[in-house]
Amino acid sequence: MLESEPDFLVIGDYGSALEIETILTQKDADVIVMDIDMPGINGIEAVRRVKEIRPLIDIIMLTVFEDTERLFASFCAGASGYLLKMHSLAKLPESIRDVMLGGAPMSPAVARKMIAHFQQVPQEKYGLSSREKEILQWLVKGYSYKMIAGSASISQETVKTHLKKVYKKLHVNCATEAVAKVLKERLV
Amino acid sequence: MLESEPDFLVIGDYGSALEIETILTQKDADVIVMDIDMPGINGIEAVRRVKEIRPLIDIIMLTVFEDTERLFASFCAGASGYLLKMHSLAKLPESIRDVMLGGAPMSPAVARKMIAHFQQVPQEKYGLSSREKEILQWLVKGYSYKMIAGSASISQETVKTHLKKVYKKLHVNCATEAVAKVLKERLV
DNA sequence: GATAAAATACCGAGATTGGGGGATCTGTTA
DNA sequence: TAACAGATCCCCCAATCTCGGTATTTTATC
Repeated sequence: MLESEPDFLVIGDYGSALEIETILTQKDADVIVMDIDMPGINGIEAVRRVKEIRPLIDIIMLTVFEDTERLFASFCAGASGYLLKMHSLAKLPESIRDVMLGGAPMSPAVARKMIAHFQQVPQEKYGLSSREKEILQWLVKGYSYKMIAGSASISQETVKTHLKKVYKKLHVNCATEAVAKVLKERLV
Repeated sequence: MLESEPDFLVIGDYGSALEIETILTQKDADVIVMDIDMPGINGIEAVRRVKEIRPLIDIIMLTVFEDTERLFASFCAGASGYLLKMHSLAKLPESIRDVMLGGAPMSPAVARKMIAHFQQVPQEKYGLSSREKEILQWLVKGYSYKMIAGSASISQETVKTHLKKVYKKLHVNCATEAVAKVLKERLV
């Protein structure tokens, strides 16, 4: 399909990424279209290796997988696009042109998952009171109990009481663990 | 431009979002195209209000701003697309159809910024040694000095020494602050 | 082989934190 | 009115952390 496009030059086509390092020493490309499910090493690891050697090559994933794990792993590894075989195969030529112009072609469902990642609302599952969340925010900023007491205009003892309850509710037993949980789970 | 599309029905066109709540009680839409720079309240706040009342309406930002702050703020507020006026105005009709099919239309540069957010490599700017980063990872997991000492098979005193240096390098003065910094800046 | 950097370990003092109680006050709600 | 949750404060005390030193051993590098 790509060979029929007048502005493309297809310089290779491989069933696995095992030889990727060797191939890159012999040939050069502007864009690589990468599958994920391949024998030997998977496409995500292959992306990592390509970007290690040739950071300027743009890589578009073309796969059947649409789970968030592989999606995010691909982008973390250095992919610049992510297309689902079933829906976006027909748009591959257009997507290749897009990526060369500095874009990041994505299937509609993929793009939605990307933005959904930002729309995660602060969870309520631990039943923290509003005051407790307030105290917790100061803790996340690195405030000591004393500084929190000052900021909240309450005694240091009250800060302790609040945080004791917070730790119980979050099932943690120290400040660092609480801060880590808050930041990882976007609690505040 | 949109009115000339046979499959669209333009039901309104406003210079500000001040009356957005009132408008939503009188009219219903599938898609809203939203500017950011408006008198009264800005488009990002307007997105929040629309999604509050009508979560199912898809909102596409159409703006001249391409800074990451407003970009991410828009998606966090609930936008489903982000187009830059200069480059993607011509694609607006196509983007509206895209968003109604469950997509998330983005200008090329915008999409790249989205994925760049995932590709941030662990920073090296603080000059932490590899051992120090290792200790720090355990701290982020909520380990106490004693537990870290056990995991790393070194004495608790050495853990203290390492973390003293880490705090100096990160310009923080307690564990919670260090953990917060690590997680926010993706240091490990 | 010299040098520097990193990793290891120790001492000590003072501050902070974490967990166990209990108590008062203020709303809200049944 | 009684019951209850939330916010406030207090005491005690053990454990932990933070910071100031110093010192030895490994490892890397020139």
